Amino acid sequence: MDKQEVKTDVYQKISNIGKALANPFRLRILNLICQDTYSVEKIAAEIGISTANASQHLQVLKKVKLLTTSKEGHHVIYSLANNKVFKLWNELQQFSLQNNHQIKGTLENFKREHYDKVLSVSAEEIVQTKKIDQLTFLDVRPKKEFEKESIANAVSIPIDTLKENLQLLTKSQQIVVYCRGPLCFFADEAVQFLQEKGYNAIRLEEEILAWKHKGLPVN
Amino acid sequence: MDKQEVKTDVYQKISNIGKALANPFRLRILNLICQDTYSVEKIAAEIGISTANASQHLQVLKKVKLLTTSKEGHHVIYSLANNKVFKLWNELQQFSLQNNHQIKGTLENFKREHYDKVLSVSAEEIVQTKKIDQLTFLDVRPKKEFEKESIANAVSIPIDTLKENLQLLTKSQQIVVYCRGPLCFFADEAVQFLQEKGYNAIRLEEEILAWKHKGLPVN
DNA sequence: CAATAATTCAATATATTTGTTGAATAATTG
DNA sequence: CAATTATTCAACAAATATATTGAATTATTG
Repeated sequence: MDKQEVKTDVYQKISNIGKALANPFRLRILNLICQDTYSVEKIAAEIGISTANASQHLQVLKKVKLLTTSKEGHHVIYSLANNKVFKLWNELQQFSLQNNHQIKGTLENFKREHYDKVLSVSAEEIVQTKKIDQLTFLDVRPKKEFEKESIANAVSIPIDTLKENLQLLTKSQQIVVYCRGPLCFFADEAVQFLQEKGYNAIRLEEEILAWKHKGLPVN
Repeated sequence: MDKQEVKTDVYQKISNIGKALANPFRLRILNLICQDTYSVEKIAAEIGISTANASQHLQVLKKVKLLTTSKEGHHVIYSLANNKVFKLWNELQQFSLQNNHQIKGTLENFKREHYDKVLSVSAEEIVQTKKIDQLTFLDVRPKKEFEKESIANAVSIPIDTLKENLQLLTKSQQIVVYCRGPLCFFADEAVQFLQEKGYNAIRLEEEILAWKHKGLPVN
C-alpha cells in the first residue's frame, strides 16, 4: 500500500463515520442513546420507525463503532461505544445550532411561539454565578434515564407526571430544569408550565453528559 | 409547525451536515482548507479530481455553512466558515483515529513500514515538560501555509526543499516537525530523513489549529 | 430440549448521491 | 467594452442508501 492508497483508504473510512451521521433517524437514535441504553424495539417505538428499520440503522452506527451491543435476556441492548461519541455528536449539534441560520431560525421560531415564557441558562453561566448550591435542579426525563445518571442532588419528575407532583417543588425555589439537551423540548414544556403556575423556573441548555464533561457534579 | 415536525426538520438539517462529511474527497478538502484558503482549481489539483467535481463538493460544504467564499481577481477563494468547523472536523478525526481499529491499524501499519525511525509527541506532552523554549519547531508545509499561521518561532522548510536547506538546522537542536496533522505524512517524511542524516528530530502529532486551540503560541 | 420472542437478514422498489462531459455564466483585466 | 478565464450549471449513467415486507436466525427460558 503506497501513500496515496493509504490516504484514500483512511479518508474513505472516516467518511463512513460521516455517512453514519448522515441520516436524521440515526442522529435521533444517537441523541437518545446518549441518555441511556436502549433495545431495538424501544428505539423503534421512541422515534416511530419499524424495528427492522431501526435494526438497520443501529447496525450502521455499530459498524463504525459509534455504538456497541450487549445482551440482556432476550434483548440486544445498544449503548454508546465510549464518551468520544458524545463529544462528536455534541460538536456536530453545537455547530448546527450555532452556525447554521436555518436550523437556528427554525428552532427559535418554534420556541418563541410555544414556549414564550421560557428563559434558559448555560452551565457556564451557572458556574460563574457560583450559586449552584442555591439552585434546585429538576430532571424531567423518564425515571430510568434519571436513575442512570443525573445532576447531583437533582429532583426527578418525568415530564408527563409533572402536574401530579407539584408538591415536590416550592415557589420560593430557583428551579433549573433539564432534559435530553437542546433538541429535546421536555424542559421547555416543564418551565412554561411551572412559570404559569407561579414557580420560578428556568431551562438548562445542556444535558447530563455535557454537564458532566464540564467537570460539574453528577450522581 | 408542531413539535414532531420541528424535530423532523431540525434533525433532517443536521443530517445534511453529516452528509457533507460523508464523502472522502470533501474531508480531504476540509483538511486542506483548515490550513489555508484555496481556489477551486488548486483544490482540484491537490486532491486529483476535475474542477467541475471539486466545485460540486465545495458547494456541498458551502451549503451547510462549513465553508465560505470570497473573490480574489478571477478566483473564488474558499475558506473555513469559522473555527467551530475545525473543532468538528478535529473531533471526527480524533474519534476515527482513536476508536476505529480499522483506521488506526491501517495508519499504524503504513507508518511502521515507511517511517520506522519516527517518534511523535503531542502538544500536551510538550507542555508538561515545560521545555518548549529549548525546542526548534520545523514547519514542512508549503510556504504559503506557513505564512498564514505557524507555531511561534518556527522555521519554515517546505518538505520538497528540505534536502537543499539542511544548513538551516543543526545536529544539536531538538527538532519538532509538524505538518497538516495526523492524516498528512510530510512531517513523518521529514523526521525519517533528518534522523537518517543524524539530526535529532521528532514529529508533532497536532497541526497548527489544534496547537492554537490549546492556547499555545502562534505567529 | 422445545417453545418463544427479539433481532437480523434478504429482497425489493424508490430515492439520492456521485463523477463525467460539455456548455453557460460571470466578472476581472487589459 | 471585449476578451479571457475561472467557476458553475445541466444532464446523464452508475452506484449507493432507504424503508418495507416477510422469512430466517439466535439464544433465552421454562
